[in-house]
Amino acid sequence: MNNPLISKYSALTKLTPKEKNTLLQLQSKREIIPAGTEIIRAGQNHKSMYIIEEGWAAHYKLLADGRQQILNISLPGDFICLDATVLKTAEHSINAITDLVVSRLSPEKILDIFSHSPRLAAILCWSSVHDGAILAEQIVRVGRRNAYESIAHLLLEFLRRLDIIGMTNNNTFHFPLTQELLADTLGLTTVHVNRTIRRLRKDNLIEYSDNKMTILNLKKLRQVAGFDPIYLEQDALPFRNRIESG
Amino acid sequence: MNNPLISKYSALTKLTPKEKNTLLQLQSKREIIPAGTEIIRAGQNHKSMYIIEEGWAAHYKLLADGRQQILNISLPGDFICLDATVLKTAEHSINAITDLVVSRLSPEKILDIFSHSPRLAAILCWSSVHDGAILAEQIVRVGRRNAYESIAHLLLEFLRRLDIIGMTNNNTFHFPLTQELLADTLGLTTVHVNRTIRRLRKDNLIEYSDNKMTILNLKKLRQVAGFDPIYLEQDALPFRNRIESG
DNA sequence: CTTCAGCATTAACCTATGTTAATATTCAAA
DNA sequence: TTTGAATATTAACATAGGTTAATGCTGAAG
Repeated sequence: MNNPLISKYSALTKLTPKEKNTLLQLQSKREIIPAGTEIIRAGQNHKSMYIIEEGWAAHYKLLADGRQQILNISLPGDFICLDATVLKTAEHSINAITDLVVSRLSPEKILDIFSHSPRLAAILCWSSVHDGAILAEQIVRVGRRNAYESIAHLLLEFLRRLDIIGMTNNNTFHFPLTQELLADTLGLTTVHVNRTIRRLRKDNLIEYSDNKMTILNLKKLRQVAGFDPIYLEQDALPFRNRIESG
Repeated sequence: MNNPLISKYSALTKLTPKEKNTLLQLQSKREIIPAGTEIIRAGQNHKSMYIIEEGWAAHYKLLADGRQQILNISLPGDFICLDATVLKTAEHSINAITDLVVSRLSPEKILDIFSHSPRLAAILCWSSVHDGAILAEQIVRVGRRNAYESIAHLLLEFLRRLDIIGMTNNNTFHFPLTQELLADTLGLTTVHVNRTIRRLRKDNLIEYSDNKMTILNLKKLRQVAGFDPIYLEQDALPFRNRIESG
């Protein structure tokens, strides 16, 4: 199966053909969003929810003086704006880092899932909780890791997330973030990101050019990052039977 | 109404007497958890979910070398471990900062709500999304604000959250965090927290001693923090009618 | 083939925050 | 009353990371 959404959730639980079908139907009509598009701006009313089919998108907040902090980066197979289900307005902005292919979801479809497929509903809830786990790890990265550790950690997070959707190859992956976006993700400056990447290169931990990132020494990189992938691992849904029968 | 949970959700939507009753029943049996207790440790299987009735609790992660990062602090009226609904194990640890009074919730009760009261279910989902919004703002605080701004911002967050549950009085509130916990929340050292609090005091922005915190100049403090409370404001649930009738 | 914009790289210098360590203060336990 | 643990305060010094600014590289637009 070559669909990132289905790859992601198949790792979480065995999907029935009917469930797979429902998920595929959510993705039947696709749209292109060009790189640089602001998908939603903080404070605006939510319009749509999306599944990202291709490309990377940044969730971020702006401060009054122009400082920018990226909260999380969405990859193929991720839902975005799922919180439109319970919030009228967006809490933060989202920007297309690359050209995107997305499926737009109407609120009705999501509500349908909630009323007709308790297991898929649980999966949507899991998605939202999982996003929270990624935010939590981002707080640790920014709050308690130094630049070297924190870049290493973020790269390992991307490696794992891309792995789950089949988008890595021998620890190599397409990496469209500029050093400026990396800086805005990790609360650093571009100059310092550059210095630190140079050091990771010199230490033979990564290879990076032309938007191609290779982890050269996974074990060592994990060590320096203090990376424990557990927060990304698919943790079987509890109460599954109960929800199924309910 | 003197119940923090009900205060919180009444600000979000008008609760029917029946809904209030259901929420009150969740809180009928109370337990005490002494300060310092580790309620759940990251990686352990979830045991229970709770509503905090009294006291403060810290969600945190530990690094291998002992560095500690607090992710969020739960106050009265907050659910904790709600993610046990979809995750088998805990993603982070939770510790009782003060003595706590909690109501323990069985998973069954939560599932009951999901099957019998769509509006309360939506409120639970809102809770989880709201927690995410607080985490997001924490990322900005730690990533892109300096110590002075960031302490100011955190204090304003507490002020607002405590306000909603009726636990402030003329911009004064009980503040049980030590400077060490503040440091672990904001990714700083105790020494620097102390320096910075001293400066906030000298600038006549706050008064702080004996676990009593007073915001002396709300307007100025908001300015220096760049505090926009919108992420804490109760944003009416959309699709309410549809969910009600569904 | 130019030109220009966006990005990466580098250097020199600066500062917010960390480190270490000593000294209060408070308050509960003995 | 003394003692000791936890917390707050302070000072002297060190450094990770910020700032400013210049240079080079690359690839798309003309």
